[in-house]
Amino acid sequence: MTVIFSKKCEYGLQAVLYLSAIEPGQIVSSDEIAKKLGIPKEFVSKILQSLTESGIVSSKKGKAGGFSLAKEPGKIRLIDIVAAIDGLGIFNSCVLGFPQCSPDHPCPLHEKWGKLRTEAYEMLTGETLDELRGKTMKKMKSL
Amino acid sequence: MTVIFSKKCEYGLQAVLYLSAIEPGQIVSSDEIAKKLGIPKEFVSKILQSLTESGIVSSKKGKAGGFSLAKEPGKIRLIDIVAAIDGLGIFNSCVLGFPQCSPDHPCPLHEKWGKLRTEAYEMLTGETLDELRGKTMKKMKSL
DNA sequence: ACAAAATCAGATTTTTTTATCTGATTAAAG
DNA sequence: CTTTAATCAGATAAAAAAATCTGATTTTGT
Repeated sequence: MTVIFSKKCEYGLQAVLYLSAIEPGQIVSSDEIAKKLGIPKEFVSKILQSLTESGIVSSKKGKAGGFSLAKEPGKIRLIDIVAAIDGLGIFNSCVLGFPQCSPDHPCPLHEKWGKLRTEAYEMLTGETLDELRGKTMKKMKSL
Repeated sequence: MTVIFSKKCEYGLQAVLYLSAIEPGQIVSSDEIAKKLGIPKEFVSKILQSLTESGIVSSKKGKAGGFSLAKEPGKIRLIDIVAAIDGLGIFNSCVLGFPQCSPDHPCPLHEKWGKLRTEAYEMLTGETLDELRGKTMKKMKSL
């Protein structure tokens, strides 16, 4: 079995989506996020720590502390989160795993896959948390 | 980091592509394949064994034995190889990892991602080894 | 018949990913 | 000032994926 994003990245995306759904100025604990999303608390915590370093979320220590977005949802693109956690390797490496694959030395799937990859990249670049927020809130409720 | 296909699957695709490039009726050893593709011999061997069970390649034991395609290249689709090794989970599961994601309970990316996923699936379903063979030979030479 | 070269089968090792644990630090609240 | 509840940091454990090893079996060729 394979997957597009690592668990870390999936959880990161879920958590940030969750953060985008709360009221601006509010703060939520990793414990709440973990419970609502049904994922390991310490793991969420770790991931959000790394996203803090990346400047995507901000954290407040101590009692009543927690996490929130570091900037306006309209300025955070999905690709930023993916880049911070999984990196952009998936958009640069050969889908068949040929290390030599390149534009002037293409693997048999290079053209066709490249097209899809570009579409995926553009989608993740185009989508900001702001655009997903409405959908997110509606759905989070039922988690 | 993440990846579309597992290493197993990448190697499997590479190996089968290699098999599609040899003369019909010919046989190549896992050793040759491993050397040409620069991947672990025993691993290739294992993968080709499983593809033998799946009916995609056929094997001949003993001295001068080796592997070859089990059917005409025009009848083997890339999706068959992926399905045999990695399974089709990647085409059925939520890209954000929400376990509840479904058509009537979609995650925020459901629509847009679904479109891409369908395109990818159709590409892998449409491409047969026969169609890739020309490109493959040209490229294999330089490995 | 025998030796060589290959697949086959299954166990084992190594590496990476995922998850958990422990303790330190920080800050709010009584 | 003390307690409490949170992040933070780093070590550790568990699970999964990738790679390797060992030996058995099969078949060709001498």
